[in-house]
Amino acid sequence: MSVAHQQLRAIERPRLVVGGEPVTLLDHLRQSQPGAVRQDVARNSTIFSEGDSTDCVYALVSGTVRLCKHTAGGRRHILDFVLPGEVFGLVEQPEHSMTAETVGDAVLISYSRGQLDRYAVANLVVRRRILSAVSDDLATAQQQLLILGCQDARERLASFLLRLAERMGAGNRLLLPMGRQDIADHLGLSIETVCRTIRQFCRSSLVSVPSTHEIVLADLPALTSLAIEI
Amino acid sequence: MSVAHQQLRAIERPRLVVGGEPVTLLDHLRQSQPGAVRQDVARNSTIFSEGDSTDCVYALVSGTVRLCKHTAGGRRHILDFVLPGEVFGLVEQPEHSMTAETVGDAVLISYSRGQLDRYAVANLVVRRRILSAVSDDLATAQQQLLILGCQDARERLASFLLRLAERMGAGNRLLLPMGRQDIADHLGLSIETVCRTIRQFCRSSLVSVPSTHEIVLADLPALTSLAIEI
DNA sequence: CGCTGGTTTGAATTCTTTCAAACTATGTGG
DNA sequence: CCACATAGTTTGAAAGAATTCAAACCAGCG
Repeated sequence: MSVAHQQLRAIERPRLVVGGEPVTLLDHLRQSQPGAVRQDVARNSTIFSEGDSTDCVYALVSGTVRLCKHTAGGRRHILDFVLPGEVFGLVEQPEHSMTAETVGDAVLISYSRGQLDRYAVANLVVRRRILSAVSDDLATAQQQLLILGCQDARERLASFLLRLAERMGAGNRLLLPMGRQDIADHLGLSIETVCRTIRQFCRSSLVSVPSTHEIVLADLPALTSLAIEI
Repeated sequence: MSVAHQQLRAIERPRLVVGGEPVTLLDHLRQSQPGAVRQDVARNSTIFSEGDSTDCVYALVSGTVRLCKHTAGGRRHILDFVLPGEVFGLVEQPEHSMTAETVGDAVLISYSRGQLDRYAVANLVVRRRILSAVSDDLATAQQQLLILGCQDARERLASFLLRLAERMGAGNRLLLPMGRQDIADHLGLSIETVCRTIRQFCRSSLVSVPSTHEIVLADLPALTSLAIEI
């Protein structure tokens, strides 16, 4: 097992013994494709683009990836961020409908989609995992639709910070890998509005901001009520 | 084959001979569950709610269905509308994360999810169709995220009208089954903004509005450039 | 130390919402 | 078939939220 694989396992299931039965989709990818390629990718690199064929599935070992859609007029929307331990690029269509880019330097493993499919034909559990993964992405997208459709700037930012904190499992202290513009493009706001809203949170003691890429969620109840009291 | 089934088939694949090989997910549902229940549902009725168990899958025969998510504070977002011939309620989670309501009077057929799953175990094509269906929903949601994240009111309305026209396949003359408030809740706008934007389109001769629930897309190129020139 | 890219702040503008009222369609009972 | 009640739509005016434009600021780096 490669170093990257060990890292992945450590991130994803810290309490499980290495070598047990495959449980997650990632487990199955590892087991069925032990020779998968580990890649070091520099910051702001494109992993795949809209229109690329979907012949690879990726697992993120370290760093952060943003999944973007671009418009004819050059506007950008960030559908979601990928965190370490997560799988991305798993799509049923023959072509990607989004672009994946690294936010900072990143390490990832690319698996063959064809091999995954062949493996899945005879494996009910894997098929279920694939369906679950797509289904989870759908649920996430629909939740995000609710946010963009109903929430104002403060509510969106609170929702974003809380979800990120939960996914990173880092308690109240939050390391923001992405810049303000990325947050803006994810929440459908301008970069200035993101800055001003963070500042407003700061002044209301909802958060403190030790440095640009670090946020402490000081008043979780208040943030939560902002996020859910839609 | 029931009358409802015949109607469905007519809507969905108007040019195919009845009785051919099952192709779509709906074909398979019909074939595997010929005794499925046809239901007449009055306007503004709830078909299923957030939290209901996902033991049924539905096919819409006639009418329109809206798929909504509600927030703690009572706000509502319409994720999408379901048109005749389409399947809805197909979710992997054990509980629905949205509410399905009829817009006007509707006719639908409900199929057993459990039977579908049992049928799918031995049928590769059906499994593919299920995965495709979820995957299509994901693509739709992500496209909608782009719209809500990047577009202003005029662009959103143009996108909405064009997509609806395409799905209904009715050329330029468009019958709007839903009210203005529904459109607003789908596009993340207020009802007043929807009205004013339609009026603006009218004055610019992009559309004409013979009656409240009828819109003629008079200038398709202009509408298209609004929708894509994001 | 000075660049460069990214962030923050301010002021003016624009877009959308909110609030209020008028208007229109639809359906019901007389 | 008409009158009325009701739900839904449209319009206007004022308020509010977010964006745009501009400039200042800051941090990391050669």
